[in-house]
Amino acid sequence: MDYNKLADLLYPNITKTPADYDEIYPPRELPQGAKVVRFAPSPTGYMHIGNLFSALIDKLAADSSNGIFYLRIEDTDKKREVDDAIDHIISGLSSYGIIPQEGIMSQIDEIGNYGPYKQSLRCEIYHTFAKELIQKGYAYPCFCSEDDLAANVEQQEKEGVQTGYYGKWAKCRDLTFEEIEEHINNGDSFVIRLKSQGDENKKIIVNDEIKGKLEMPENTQDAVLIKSDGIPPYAFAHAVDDHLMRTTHVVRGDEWVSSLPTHIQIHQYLGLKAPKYAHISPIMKLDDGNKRKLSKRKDPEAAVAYYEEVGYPEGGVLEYLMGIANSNFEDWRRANPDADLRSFPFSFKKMSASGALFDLLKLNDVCKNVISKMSAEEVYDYAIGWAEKYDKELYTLLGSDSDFAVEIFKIDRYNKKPRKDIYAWSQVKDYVSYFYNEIFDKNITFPEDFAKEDINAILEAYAKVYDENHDKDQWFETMKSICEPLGYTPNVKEYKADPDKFKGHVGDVSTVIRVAVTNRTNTPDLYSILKLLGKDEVLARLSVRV
RNA sequence: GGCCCGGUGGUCAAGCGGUCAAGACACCGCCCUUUCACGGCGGUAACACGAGUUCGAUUCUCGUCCGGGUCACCA
Repeated sequence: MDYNKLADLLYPNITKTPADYDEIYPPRELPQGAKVVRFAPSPTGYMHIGNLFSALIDKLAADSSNGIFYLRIEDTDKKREVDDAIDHIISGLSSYGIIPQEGIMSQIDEIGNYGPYKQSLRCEIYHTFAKELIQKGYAYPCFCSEDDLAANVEQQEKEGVQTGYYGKWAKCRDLTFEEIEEHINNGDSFVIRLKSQGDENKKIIVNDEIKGKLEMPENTQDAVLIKSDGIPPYAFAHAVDDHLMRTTHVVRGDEWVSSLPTHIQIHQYLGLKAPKYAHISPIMKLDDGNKRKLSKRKDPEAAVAYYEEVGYPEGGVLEYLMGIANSNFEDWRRANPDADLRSFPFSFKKMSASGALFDLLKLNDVCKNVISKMSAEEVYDYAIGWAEKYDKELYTLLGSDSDFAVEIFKIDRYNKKPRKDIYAWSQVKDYVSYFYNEIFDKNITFPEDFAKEDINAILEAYAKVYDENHDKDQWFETMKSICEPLGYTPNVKEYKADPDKFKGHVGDVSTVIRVAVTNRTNTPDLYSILKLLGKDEVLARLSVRV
């Protein structure tokens, strides 16, 4: 068979060669060791936490090597494509500060010399490379219908052999030129398949940046290179694009390792050197005692959007993800509390080869720390920004008097060790609730270990001595002064020495007051709360009786 | 099922031939403290199992078991 003639029959309009594209997209001039990485999502309108994770890794790899991080859109499956997906991806990334230097910048813009960065715009390029493969006898057209394929599989299952399109099952492999020409003249649709010369008994070896040495059988399947709509599936687009865009490191989920033999083979037939691969483990979740990948369908926390809805600070999510990426990150962070993430010495080698369980509790802890370091103004800005979108009532409340709201956030925030009460903006409403009568629950419940008479007596006594002009020490003394007449002691040590002698100590007295004023036993500094609330409100709340 | 990958406390994980097997989150206790937190100190808790190799295996090899991934004209 004359492969050149076949190639021209299939792609009469392709006149360029791969070599021409090599000239158009020359190797990059980058410093030694610079990594060129890409985040290459498909525009399905859904951003998985794993996507964010992988984009983070990309950025880290590029930044830590003075390399390039670019965004490519893999819109090769028009069935799954969603309209605003690209904007979603870009805004999602940028809210986490993961901003590509090159590639797709918006629905309509892109920057960089290696574009277009949208795969649907690169069909001519793919056809050029496919044509070369045909000329070399490494690819051929296949006219099999879906039914033909299904019949193949059915028969293979019956015989108990490997399913797929390969070897003797690859009917179109041995079509004559005349047969092919007839199909073409009939206008039959076709795909281009790889003519695999692989031997399943031979092994390929890939040194993965994360997983280490990977050994697997050669590919024997005649994978589809160009679909009947003229667009390539992932494997072929990956080989062509990552070569032409001069990607040095392909970072992707480890669900891809099983297709490594095919990818390697395509590079080989194309005469291309494959990039380095870094296959990252998926983020898992514990379900019924079993680990499994976070699922888009079952797990709300799989979606990046979830974290925005709950109001996790982006910085916290990033810090948490960093800890999963490189476990020495936490130590580094302790040593460099204020350093930019980009200065972290990221390493593929330190990434875990197995999947980590997503630990919401740990995320909460990390986010508490992040928020505790923010200024009151920052907390206010973030909280109201979140509220505007997700909680109108809170938005109105916070907005009604911003100075007042900021004062709330100031309480215990500038201590030598700030409090760590909230991990997400959705908790703010509850946190500030007793400062706003509109949402304050006046149905006060006191702890059960207080006798009703004591509660009433404490409140009555305190209302009499309370003076809003007191400074903190005076406020203190006043609180202590009502203890003894009521059978409590102002001295905690004294109480502990002989608990039976007293009903309780000053801490118990203040608990009753705290509960009357805030309806909770756990709050920041009571003195500051009383101050902020103001005399009238404090006295009103002290007037509750049980 | 075939092919890959993995298996250290509840979770994330250091360690990679000799360690009383780090640290973080969670949990418990104590201290500090007007309360609540924060913080400090301490504690409970782990090398899946079985064979090898070795003077010595968590570390190396093999097997078993368990877990995960993948077998599309989807990525």
